[in-house]
Amino acid sequence: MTDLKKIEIAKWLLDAENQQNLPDDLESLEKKITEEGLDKVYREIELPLVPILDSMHELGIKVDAKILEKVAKELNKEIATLEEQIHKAAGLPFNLNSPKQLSEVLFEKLKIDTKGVPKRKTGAFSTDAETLDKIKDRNPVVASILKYRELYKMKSTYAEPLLELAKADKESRIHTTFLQTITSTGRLSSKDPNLQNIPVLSDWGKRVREAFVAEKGHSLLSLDYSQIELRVLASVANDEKMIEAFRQGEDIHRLTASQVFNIPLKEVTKEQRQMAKTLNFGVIYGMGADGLARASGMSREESAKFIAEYFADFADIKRWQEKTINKARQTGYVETLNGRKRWLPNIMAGNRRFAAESERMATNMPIQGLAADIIKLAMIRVAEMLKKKKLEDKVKMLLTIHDELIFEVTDDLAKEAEELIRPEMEKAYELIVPLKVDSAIGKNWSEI
DNA sequence: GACCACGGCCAC
DNA sequence: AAACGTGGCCGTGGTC
Repeated sequence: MTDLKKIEIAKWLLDAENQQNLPDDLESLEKKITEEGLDKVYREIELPLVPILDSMHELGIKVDAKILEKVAKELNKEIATLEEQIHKAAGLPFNLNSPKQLSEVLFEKLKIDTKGVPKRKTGAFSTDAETLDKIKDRNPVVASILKYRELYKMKSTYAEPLLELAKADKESRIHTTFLQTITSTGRLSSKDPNLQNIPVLSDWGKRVREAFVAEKGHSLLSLDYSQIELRVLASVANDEKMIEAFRQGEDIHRLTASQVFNIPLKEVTKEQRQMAKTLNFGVIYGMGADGLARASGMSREESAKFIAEYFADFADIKRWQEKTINKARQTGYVETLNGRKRWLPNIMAGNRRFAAESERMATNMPIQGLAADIIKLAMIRVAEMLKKKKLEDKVKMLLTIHDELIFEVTDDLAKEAEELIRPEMEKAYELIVPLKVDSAIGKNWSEI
């Protein structure tokens, strides 16, 4: 490995946001790494990860260009129809991809009621999906615009660019670059192309996923950590109730619902569980009453009540968040259990918005960051295990997507690989609660 | 041609 | 206005 790479990693670990006061030579940087308690993260996580990410880039993932061609063609046809229909409704042709022009058409030309429609900082009325969804009963053209946006996103961001990349590669494989020194929490990122945001929810998204396939005679194997961030939260906050739930293998969102609604577990409805799920994620992100109201459709007041109820039920989480924010105020940084740090220069800002923003970063980073540490440790363990068992030629790590690893594996070894990799992932880090890994085998990415 | 801010939207 | 954390990519509209 080059010194340059080590220098880049060391600087990132020492101060991802503000690198100007750092030395430039590796020796001084490594001395600082030791002084700052970053040896474990540097030597046991980031450095061993480098060759693994290199080989993932080198190998790439196979794409069936024929599928993408078909998807792109169908998208183009539907997009053309929608565009024509929308221009007719508007009474004039305009650039549908310009939010500025679209806003003028909707709210000036067609005079759609702007009640409850927020303004952007440029002064134009918002045309984002959330807004359009709220006003779609005010004019039938709005639903068509939403559809157009969905399809155009699939075409312009996924189907066509991925097709071009596949065609440019002899073996029709796409080689993303995993970036190791970008994020402020310790996560990896992926670019050119980003393979960590391939669509999954929509029907068109599923068709894009179908184009990512295993090589002939191979299968794709996916293993993902179940609710890793909530497990990390329960563990670092040492919350007895949540810990017990994970130990018992309970449905954590159902438990949360039974707690905040004060009802027995078995009486929790689907809607109550969904609300609790929103609440659980919201807590990880530092969501306030406004955010919960927005996400759940409840009133601000009702949302505030549920958040208060949540923190009364899971008091250790509240205490941990307060402790973490206080630490940030006193030291200027927060850290994961492994010592990975994030500096928060605005934590004491007089401006409440900036300070509050830093407080959310403070309570999120130790959770997101430890989850990132865990999957990185798992990648290293798995790579070592495969090497030891001489399986490197038959089981190949292709992608890492925050809580998920995807492998390409010879068909005869798929089941065996699944059961070899799972325990490596589950043992990668010892939390107070068990780590659980779900898995699937398939011929393309939509099947796993 | 490169870069930028912005609005928008995909993933975990 | 913004409101919920971490990213990357798209097209527009504009500048250099």
